[in-house]
Amino acid sequence: MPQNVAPIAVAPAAGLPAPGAASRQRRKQARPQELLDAALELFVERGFAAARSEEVARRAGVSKGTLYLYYPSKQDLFKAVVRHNLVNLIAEGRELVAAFAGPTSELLGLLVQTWWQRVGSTAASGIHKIVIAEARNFPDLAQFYTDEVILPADQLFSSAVQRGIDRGEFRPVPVHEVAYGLMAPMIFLCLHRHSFGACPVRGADVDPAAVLRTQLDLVLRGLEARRPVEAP
Amino acid sequence: MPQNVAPIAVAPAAGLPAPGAASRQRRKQARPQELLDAALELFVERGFAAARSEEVARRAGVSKGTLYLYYPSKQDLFKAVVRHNLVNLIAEGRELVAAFAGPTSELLGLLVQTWWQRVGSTAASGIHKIVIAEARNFPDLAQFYTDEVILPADQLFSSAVQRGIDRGEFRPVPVHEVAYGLMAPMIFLCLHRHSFGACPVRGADVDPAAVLRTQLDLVLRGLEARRPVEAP
Amino acid sequence: MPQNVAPIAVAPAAGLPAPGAASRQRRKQARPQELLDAALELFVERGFAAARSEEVARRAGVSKGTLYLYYPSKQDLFKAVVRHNLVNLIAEGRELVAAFAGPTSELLGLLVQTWWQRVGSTAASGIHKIVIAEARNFPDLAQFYTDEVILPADQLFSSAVQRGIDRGEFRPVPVHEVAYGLMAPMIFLCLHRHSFGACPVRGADVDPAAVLRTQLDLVLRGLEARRPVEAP
Amino acid sequence: MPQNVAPIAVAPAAGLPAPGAASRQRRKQARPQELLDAALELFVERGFAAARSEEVARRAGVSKGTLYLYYPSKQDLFKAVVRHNLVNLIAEGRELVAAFAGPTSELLGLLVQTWWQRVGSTAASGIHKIVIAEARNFPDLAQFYTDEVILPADQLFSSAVQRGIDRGEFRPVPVHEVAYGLMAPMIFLCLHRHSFGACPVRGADVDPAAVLRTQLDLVLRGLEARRPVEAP
DNA sequence: CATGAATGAGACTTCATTCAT
DNA sequence: TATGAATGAAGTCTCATTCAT
Repeated sequence: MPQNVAPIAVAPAAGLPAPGAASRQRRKQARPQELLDAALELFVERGFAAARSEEVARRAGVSKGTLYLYYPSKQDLFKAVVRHNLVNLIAEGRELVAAFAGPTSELLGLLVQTWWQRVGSTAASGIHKIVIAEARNFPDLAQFYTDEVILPADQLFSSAVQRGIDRGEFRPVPVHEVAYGLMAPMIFLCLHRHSFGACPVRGADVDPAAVLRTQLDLVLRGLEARRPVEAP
Repeated sequence: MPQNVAPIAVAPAAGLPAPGAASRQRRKQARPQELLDAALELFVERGFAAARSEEVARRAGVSKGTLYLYYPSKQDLFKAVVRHNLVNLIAEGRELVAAFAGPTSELLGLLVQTWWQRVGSTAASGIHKIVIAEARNFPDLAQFYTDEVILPADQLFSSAVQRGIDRGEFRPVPVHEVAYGLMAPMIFLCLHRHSFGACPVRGADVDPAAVLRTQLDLVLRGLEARRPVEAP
Repeated sequence: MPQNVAPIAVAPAAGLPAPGAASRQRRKQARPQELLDAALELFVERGFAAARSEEVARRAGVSKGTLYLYYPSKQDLFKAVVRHNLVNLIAEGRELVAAFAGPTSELLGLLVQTWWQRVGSTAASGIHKIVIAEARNFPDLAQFYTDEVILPADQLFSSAVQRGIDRGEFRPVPVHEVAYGLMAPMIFLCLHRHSFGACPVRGADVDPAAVLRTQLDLVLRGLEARRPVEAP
Repeated sequence: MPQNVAPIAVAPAAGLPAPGAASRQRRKQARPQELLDAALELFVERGFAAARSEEVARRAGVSKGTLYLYYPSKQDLFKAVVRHNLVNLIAEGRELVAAFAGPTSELLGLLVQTWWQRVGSTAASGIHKIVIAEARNFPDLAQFYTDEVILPADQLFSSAVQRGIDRGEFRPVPVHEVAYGLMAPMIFLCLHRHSFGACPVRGADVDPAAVLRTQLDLVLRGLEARRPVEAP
C-alpha cells in the first residue's frame, strides 16, 4: 500500500482510457496525473468537503479502490493536488520581471496579462477558492499555500512596482499595498468565476477583460509620477 | 469534514438557560438574535455545509429542536443571517449617497470607510467567504445573495461613481468596472481575514487600513477629470 | 407532505375558537367533544402515527398543552376517539332487524342503505381504515374493535340472512359468509374513499351507489330460494 | 410509533454474511431478492412509514448502507416490492383470460382461485393494506399503485365478466361494479388477515376458503343469463 | 494492481411530551 | 386552567474508507 507521499509523476496526461494491450504500463504511469487532474477539477467545482471520492475516481476512469491505492485519504489527495498545480508558476514571472527592459507601466500590463493567460483562465485559478474556503478546516494547507504561493506572488508584483519608483516612473507609494490592489481584482474575478460564475445565477455578470483593463488603467494613472495641476 | 481543525476560540454562548425567575419571555425575545449570531459565527468558521445545526444551537445555548423552532431549515437560517447582517446595511448606504452634498471623492471615501466599520471589521465580513465557497453546491443561496446583496451593492457604488461623472468631477469611466475595483480589494481583505487570517499562519500579514487607503487614493487619482500636464 | 387532499366531506369540526366573552364555561364543557372530533378527522386523514398532536389541538382551537390536559397521551386520545365514535351504532341496527316485518330482501336492502347513511357517509367510516392500518402496532385497539364492532356487526347481518332462510325466502347458505359478502364491499368502499379517494389520483374512480346496488342485486338473486327453470 | 407491538415472530433473515469462500458474487446476485423479501415482510408488519430502513436491512442480513446501494430511497424500495410481487402477476392473469376456452363461470372461478394461490395466501397479500393505510400521506405511491395494480386488475376481472356477457352466458350487468364485487371480498380478507389476523385477537375468525366459495357461488348465480320464473 | 460491494458514523430534520409561566 | 417554548430521541439518507475477490 502506498504511503502518504504523493508520487508526482511528470508523465504527460495519457488522454482517454486507451484500453489497448501494451498500454497497461503507460496507463499505470499516467494514473497519478489523471487522478490529480480529475481531483482538481472536482475540488474546484464542489469544494473539498463536498467532492466525493467516488466521482474523482470515475472522472479519472478508475474505480474507487484504485484512488485509495494511490492516495491513502482524501486529505492526502488534496495536498497532492495543491502541490502539483502550484509549483513553478511564480518563478516564470520572476524571470519575466528580471528580463524586462521597457517602461514599468508596460511591465505591469504584461504581468497582469500573463497571469490571466497562464492562471486566470485555467483550472488552476480555482485553487484559490478551495483554499480560502477550507483554510480554517485545513490549517496545514493554509500554511503551505501562504509560503509557496501568496508570499512569492506578493514579492513578484511588489518588485515590479518598486522598479517603477526606482526608475522615477512612479511617485513613491507603498509597494505591497499597491501590489495588493493589482492582484486582488484578478483573483477576485477568479473566485467569482468559480462560484457565482458557474451557477445559473441571473444578474451580476461582469466582463473580466473590461474589469482588468479599467483597473490597470486606473492604477497606472494613479501611480504616475507627475501630478495634475490643480485648477484654481 | 472538520478533522484537524484549528481550535479557534469558541464564543461563550450568550449565557446558559438561567432557569430562574420570569426569564421565559426575555429569552424568547432574544432567541432569534442569539441564534443568528451563533450561526454567523459558525458559518464563517466552518462554511455552510460543514457547520452542524446542532453546534449552532449549542453555541446559542439551546437544543437542536429549538433552532428549528425559529428557522425551519439550515438554508433559511443562512438567509436570515444574510438579511440581518447585510441587507439592511446596503439600504443605509443608499440613503447616505442620496443625502450627501460634498465632493464625490469624499463620498467614495465615506462609503469605503463606513463599509469597513459596519461590515469589514465585524463578523458579517465573513459572509462573502461562505457564499463564494458554497455557491455551486447551493444555487438557491447564490441566487439569493446575488439578488439581495451583490446587485444592490454594485448599484450603490456605481451610482456614487456616476454622480462624480455627472458633476464633472470624474472623467468618463465604466462605472460598474470602477465600482468593482473599489469593492474587490475590500472584500478580498475580508476573505483572507476569515481564511488565512484566522489560521495560525506565519507571514502574509497585511494592514487592511493601509491597503484601503492606498487603493482609494490610487483610484481617486485615476478618476480625476483633469489630466496631468505633460512635462516638456 | 400530503396537504392538498380532496375535500372529502369533513365534519364541520365543532366551530372555530369563538373567542366570545361568556362562552368560557360552554367551551370548557365542549372541549373533550371538540378534541375528539378534531382527532377523528385527523386520524382518518393521516393515520395514527402520522397525525401530529399539535394539529389535533389546532383544529380544536386549543394549544398543544391543553390537549395533554385532557388526554395524557396520543394513545389515550386514540382510544377515546374509537370508544366515542363506535358505541351504539350496532344496537340501532339490531332493533331495526327485530322490528322489521316485510320480506328479508327488503330488510337487507334497508340494512345496507341505513349503514351507508349512518356510517358509510360520515367521518366514522374512516375508523376502520385506521384500525386496519395500525392493528399490528396497537393490539389493544384491535381487540377492543373486534369485540365492540366486528363481532356485533357480523351477528347483525348474519341474523338477517338467517331470518330469510328461516322464512323460506332464501335457500340454505352459510350465513356468516354471506354476511361477509354483504359487508365487505361496503367497508371496502369506505377504505378506498379514505385512502385513494382522498388523493389527487387519476383513474380508479368508482361510484359507491352503483357498486352497492349491483352487489345487493347480485347477492339477492343468488340467495333466491327458487332456482331458475332450466331451459330445455 | 411502534410502542407495544405484538411480538410477531421475526423471520430468521436469509442467512448471515457467511464470510467464507467465493460467496461475494453469489451474495450480490441474491441481494435484491433478499432485500425485497425483507422489505415486504416489514412493510406489511409495520406499514410503510413505521417500517425503519435499518430494520429492513438487518432482516436481509446487511447494513443500512447496503440497502441504499440497491434502492436509492424507501419509496423506491416500496415500488420495487410492488413491481416484484404484483405487477407481473396481473400480466399472467391477462394471458390466462386470453387463452381460456371454457365457460366464463369456470374462468372466473379460475381467476379467483389463482389469485388466492399466488397472492392471497402469500406475503404479497399484505401490500394492499400498506397502500390503503398510507395513500393519503404518500400520494406518489398511491398513484403508482393505482396505475400499476388497481386499474390493470380491474381491467382483468372486468374483461372476464364482459366475456360472459358477450357469449350470452351472463345477463347484461355493469361489468366494473361486478368486478368490484368479486375482488372486494378477496382483498378484504387479506386486509384483515394482515391486521387483526396477525394480532393475538380472540374471535372474529373467518374461513377464507368458505368465504370465497360462497361469494363466488352467489355472484355466479346472480349473473346467470336465465331468470328464474317468477312464482305467481 | 484493480475492483466495487459493504460498512457505519454522522448529518439534517420531526414531533411527542414536559413544564415554567 | 391554559399556554407554547423547549427538549432530545429517532428516522432517512450520505459517503469516506475497507477488504474479499
